Amino acid sequence: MTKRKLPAVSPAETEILRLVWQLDKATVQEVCNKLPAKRKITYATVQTLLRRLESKGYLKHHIRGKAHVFFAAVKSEKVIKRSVSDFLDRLFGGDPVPLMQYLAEHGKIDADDIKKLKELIGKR
Amino acid sequence: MTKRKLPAVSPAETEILRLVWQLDKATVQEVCNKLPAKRKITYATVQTLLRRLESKGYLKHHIRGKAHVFFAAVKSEKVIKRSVSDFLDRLFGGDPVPLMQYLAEHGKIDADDIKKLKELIGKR
DNA sequence: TGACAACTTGTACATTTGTACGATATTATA
DNA sequence: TATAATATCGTACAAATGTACAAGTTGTCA
Repeated sequence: MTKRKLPAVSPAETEILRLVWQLDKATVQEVCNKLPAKRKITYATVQTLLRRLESKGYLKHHIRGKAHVFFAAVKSEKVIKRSVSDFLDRLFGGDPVPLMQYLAEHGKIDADDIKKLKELIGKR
Repeated sequence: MTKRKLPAVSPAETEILRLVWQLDKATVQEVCNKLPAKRKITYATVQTLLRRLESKGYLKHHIRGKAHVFFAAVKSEKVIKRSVSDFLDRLFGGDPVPLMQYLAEHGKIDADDIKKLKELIGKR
């Protein structure tokens, strides 16, 4: 009965976790390759982060050749939900509207996106 | 020439900083009072957080009686911008749409909010 | 004016976080 | 089958974070 008490995912870990989700499953190497060029971080560091994510329960791995292939052990939706929720609480006291406004006002979102959102809301 | 390189605001600090913004200016006591009941944290801790926020350059204070009255030293917009931006990068690779969708899908946002956003976008 | 209550200051300290090296093991290769 | 590559594992370590106590200071009220 999903009675987890998952430890928090740190910022750096979140960054890496997202890449694993994106790749669906990946080795340390693959994650390193997906890192934005700007992000200067060594293989060893990525490895540590992946290991920690696994020990925290967010990832699992199986072996391919001599390498570990990591993959999600918890649905990303779950992690996202917690992260967004925490973030919202801290910075906006839980009110999502200011965040939406911020996104809208900073050209991060365009009319098209709004249309899509409208649909999302619309159907329910 | 706003050339400063402000140290990052930690999660706990963010929580406190937001309250100061909300109160416009406040003493340790006042911030403590604004804390949600659930949040069990001592006066001393809030004080430390405020002190750190000041040493990091986010707050300043003047004195009223024997107490320090803290107030923003950096516009909240600036802090918010950085926070949202970092958060977006880590969890969504910088793409705001999934975040908006998440908010929409979780009933955090209703049709009315969308309408307001539409306006915001509308006026360019 | 003296005691009390409200504050600040100095300090502490266990964890977590970010980053990474060196040694060991294993696969592929010449 | 040596050897070169490539991985993992164990470990390290400074800095940041979250949380808080104790001692000293100062405004206030009886």
